[in-house]
Amino acid sequence: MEGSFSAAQKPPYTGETLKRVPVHQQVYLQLREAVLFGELTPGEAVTIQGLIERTGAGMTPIREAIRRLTSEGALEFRGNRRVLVPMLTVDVIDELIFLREMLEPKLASLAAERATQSDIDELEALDDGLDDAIAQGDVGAYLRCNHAFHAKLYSIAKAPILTEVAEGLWLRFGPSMRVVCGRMGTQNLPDNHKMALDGLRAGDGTATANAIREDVLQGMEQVRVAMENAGLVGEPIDT
Amino acid sequence: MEGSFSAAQKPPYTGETLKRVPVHQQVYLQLREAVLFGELTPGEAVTIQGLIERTGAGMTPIREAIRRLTSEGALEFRGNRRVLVPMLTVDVIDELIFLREMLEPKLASLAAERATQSDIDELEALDDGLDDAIAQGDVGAYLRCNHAFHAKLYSIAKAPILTEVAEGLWLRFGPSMRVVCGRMGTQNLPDNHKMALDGLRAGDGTATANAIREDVLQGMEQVRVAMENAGLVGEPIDT
DNA sequence: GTGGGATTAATTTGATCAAGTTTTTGCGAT
DNA sequence: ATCGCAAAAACTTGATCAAATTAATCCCAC
Repeated sequence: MEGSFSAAQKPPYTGETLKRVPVHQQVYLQLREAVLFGELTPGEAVTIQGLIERTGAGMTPIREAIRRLTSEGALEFRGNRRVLVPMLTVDVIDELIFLREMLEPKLASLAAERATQSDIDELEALDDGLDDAIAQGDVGAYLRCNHAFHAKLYSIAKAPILTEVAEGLWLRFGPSMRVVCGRMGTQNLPDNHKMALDGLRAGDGTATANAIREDVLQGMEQVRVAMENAGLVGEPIDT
Repeated sequence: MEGSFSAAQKPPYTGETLKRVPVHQQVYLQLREAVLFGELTPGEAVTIQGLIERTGAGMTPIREAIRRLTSEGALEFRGNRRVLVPMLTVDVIDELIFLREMLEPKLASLAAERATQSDIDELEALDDGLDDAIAQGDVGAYLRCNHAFHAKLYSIAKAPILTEVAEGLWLRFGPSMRVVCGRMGTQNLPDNHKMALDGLRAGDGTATANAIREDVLQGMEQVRVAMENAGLVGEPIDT
């Protein structure tokens, strides 16, 4: 039990001047990972007490992490002191599609203008990992590699605000993504990254942007139809 | 003498079932207002202790409010446990322009499809307030009315994710906006809302979107040139 | 006598605060 | 200028209080 989280531990002391990571940030990062890769199911309630038991951390850092994730859309504050993992609505999916279709091509285009050879090598390695994950049917690995590929693109683009918004969108469809992939397997999942890599090598911003747009639209559309079939959409908020 | 904030006070008891607003949310709203309308200057440090003294609230609620605003981009977490009001970079301004040019016309278009007569009446009232503020040279009132007008458009559009992102952008250029307006006065400030109102009355989404796009671009461009002249841009983050 | 609904008790959860600990920073002396 | 000491600020924890949900009991009706 409680295998999902590792207890907050402080390194005893290493000779080097080591960055001490505050507990509230450790908890934030753990929770963020859990949401992003579907370790928490949509609709699941997140309680402060539960996190205290799971992480062993105190109350205040937990609160800070929850507030942060709530602001980013990773968690939803449902009226009566109840925080839960959000369930997607069809309307929300449409908004996410609109935003990703705007943001991802722009970031990809910027990345194409700035990418170095080592950047491209790293992206290729990540895409190889994606191929392996698909071949082996490892949904978790697919989700992580896919996110890592796009996140690397963001970091190359050097556009902090666009990146922050784009990362926030991942948090919103992450939990549902896991459910969708779990039902469909990894065979039919999109991987248009090859074409994007071609664009990056050529330094062609437009080509890269188009490839990424295709990748995003294909993936999001699959989420949309899968959710409509499975009836996983949530009811509108009550209060 | 702590004139900026009112102390957190709990209503003693009213016979009615009154919504009890948590302290952490009160602090959040106060701080948000302060950032949004330039009561805090860019580069100014925000300390937990300072807020405890200013608001009279405890430490935990203050921490939660700060984390929340940091996630939304209203505050910036600069390495060494130091939180400050962000200073705009030219690159950041370009990102904000890109995002607002995408979001605001979309939201305006959605609003045009859904607006009722009473919605339009309310918007006209807000725009009248804007005219008064410009005529009287009241910068604070201008900022509040301008934000209120756009926020009302968002609420009509009924697109929660787009709205959340758009509101987050306001928090990022709010503090600098105050500085810019303070230097230029209110005479040269844009007000393309009249044309947007025409589009709303006609139910013409495209016309409304174009008017709002013009309004946004004009306003943001003014911020950009004003900042370049005044040299108010911040140095890139260190850690 | 039994079943159902409503009221009340009890447990659980959230909110706030105050104290203790650690880290950073600023000042002064060498 | 550097090292060290002192003061201040942040981080973390635990305790306390209030609110809400759940469980249990009691009364009334059938």
